[in-house]
Amino acid sequence: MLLSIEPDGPVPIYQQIRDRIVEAIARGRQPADSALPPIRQLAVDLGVNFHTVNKGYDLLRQEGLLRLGRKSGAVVRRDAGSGPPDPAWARDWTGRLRTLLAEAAAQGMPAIGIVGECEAAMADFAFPAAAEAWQGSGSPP
Amino acid sequence: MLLSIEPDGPVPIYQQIRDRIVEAIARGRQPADSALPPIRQLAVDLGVNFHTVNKGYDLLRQEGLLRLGRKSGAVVRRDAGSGPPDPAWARDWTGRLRTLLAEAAAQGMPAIGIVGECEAAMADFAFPAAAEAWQGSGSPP
DNA sequence: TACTAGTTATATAACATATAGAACAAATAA
DNA sequence: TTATTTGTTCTATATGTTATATAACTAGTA
Repeated sequence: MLLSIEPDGPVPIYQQIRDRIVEAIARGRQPADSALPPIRQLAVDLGVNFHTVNKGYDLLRQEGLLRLGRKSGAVVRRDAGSGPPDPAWARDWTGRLRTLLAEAAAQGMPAIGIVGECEAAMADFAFPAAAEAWQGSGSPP
Repeated sequence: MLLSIEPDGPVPIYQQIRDRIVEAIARGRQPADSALPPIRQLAVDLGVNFHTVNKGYDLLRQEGLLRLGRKSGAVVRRDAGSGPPDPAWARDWTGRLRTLLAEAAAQGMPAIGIVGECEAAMADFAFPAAAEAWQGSGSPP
């Protein structure tokens, strides 16, 4: 099972597909240059229309995370070791982060709890071992 | 100017209204029991229909952050010092946080940078001074 | 009473979501 | 070359969301 979705949830299916793949990339389960299932096959696996999967893949392509080719299929284009993010993207992301953290603060979650959840989430992610990973061309020895 | 919105942005107006108010609560600029502008007045100030503002206020009411009364108007119901959040809400929030942080990791933002942005965002928030604030009934002396 | 402010209802237009069918284009394999 | 695989594009339909608009109603308050 590559990923599971909630067909009747409040979040659109194509968005769930996009979210699960983003998480798989962050966790190192789908590193750069690894292949994802073809659109039609994933659609069959999930029991949804192939246009829905296509929309999720297309979103990831717009975000720069996926490369889509005719016969090559869907291939991961970036991961945690592929270099620094786009500045414009970073600004947008920071805004979304602030709104999400503000929601927790307003709901009464203590500062310790918020930072703790952030660190707990990142414990599942696969970051490059060295901070100098971006200076070179590949992964450190 | 209480809050500003982007009418032509990708995020719905009612959602922007909700987000800005959540941030104002988290920053202590709209503490518990403080009043918000009446629906119709805020609608005029923002240049939108009053149903749009009503939808944003109603969202905040569903989230437990606002109390809406006939003559009393819209009043903030919770803030950072009003007690711990609902467990079901916390589970949902954690899931959304993990997706957002995964996006940053996948885009190549380093772990240090992600934690740094979290801490920078929270520096703007107004948390209760003491960890025991929830034990008592009001704010600490 | 009159005023204020939230609530509810209906209607409309534009856009988003999901499904469906069909056809097209390019890269690869036999 | 031919066949297959896979993404791409197009049209169409049904349903849900967003925003605006108008109107009327309800409950507090002065």
